[in-house]
Amino acid sequence: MDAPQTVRALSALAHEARLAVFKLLVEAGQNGLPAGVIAETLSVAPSALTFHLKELTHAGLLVQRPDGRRIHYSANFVSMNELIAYLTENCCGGVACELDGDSAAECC
Amino acid sequence: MDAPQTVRALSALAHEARLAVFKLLVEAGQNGLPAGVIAETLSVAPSALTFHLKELTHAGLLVQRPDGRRIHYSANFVSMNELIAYLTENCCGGVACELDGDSAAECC
DNA sequence: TAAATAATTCATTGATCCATGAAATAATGA
DNA sequence: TCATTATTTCATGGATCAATGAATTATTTA
Repeated sequence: MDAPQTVRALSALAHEARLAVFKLLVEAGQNGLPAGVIAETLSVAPSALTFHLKELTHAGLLVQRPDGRRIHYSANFVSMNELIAYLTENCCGGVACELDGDSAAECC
Repeated sequence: MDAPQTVRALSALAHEARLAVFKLLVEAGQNGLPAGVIAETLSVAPSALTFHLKELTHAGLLVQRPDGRRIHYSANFVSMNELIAYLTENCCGGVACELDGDSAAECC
């Protein structure tokens, strides 16, 4: 994952409601949840939720799957792992971890 | 790390220049770098850099240390590790990783 | 077909972000 | 002291973000 894509993913997650949506969908697993259930569970207005789901989807963090008149959203674990990998390399790829034993222990 | 603090950290990193600043300071290690060196290295205007450094510092991702008329900024590795830990738990704490062998292999 | 449901789109509005450049503050060196 | 250097502060303006509610589209059920 390159820096611009990382910024897109970070921007998408940098909102209380969207972080809650992603967390909920991670807990929901591969099947995901329909938008209505997400809206009701998190008490987010439908139109607002659509806005946030689009932000997350455009950042590649969610995938959508039509199911009748419902649309199921689920977390894209690959993208999330790539994001975490980028951050981990930014945190531990330098010389910092070798210089600090305590930090290195919890790092990587 | 709780959700609001996670959102603050994500917001701070969700900007091309700030992500570059953090990456640079991770590479610089424990000593960090003075603001002027960061500004010149990344070609960011001094006043703009101050704005971004403040965002990162307020989010707890940087610490500053006066050195004469210079101010050294360095990455707070503890905060970054806490952020990565939160994201890792959000990605792997659910049932998703157990359901998908390939994803689980690269997850956690 | 008609009504109901699920989700999105759209326009509006207020809030926030962020780049810019001038001015201010603080510390160093001649 | 005076000039220089390093950084911050401030005001301005444009751009983007995000909440709201009404209208729209698409699907299902009676």
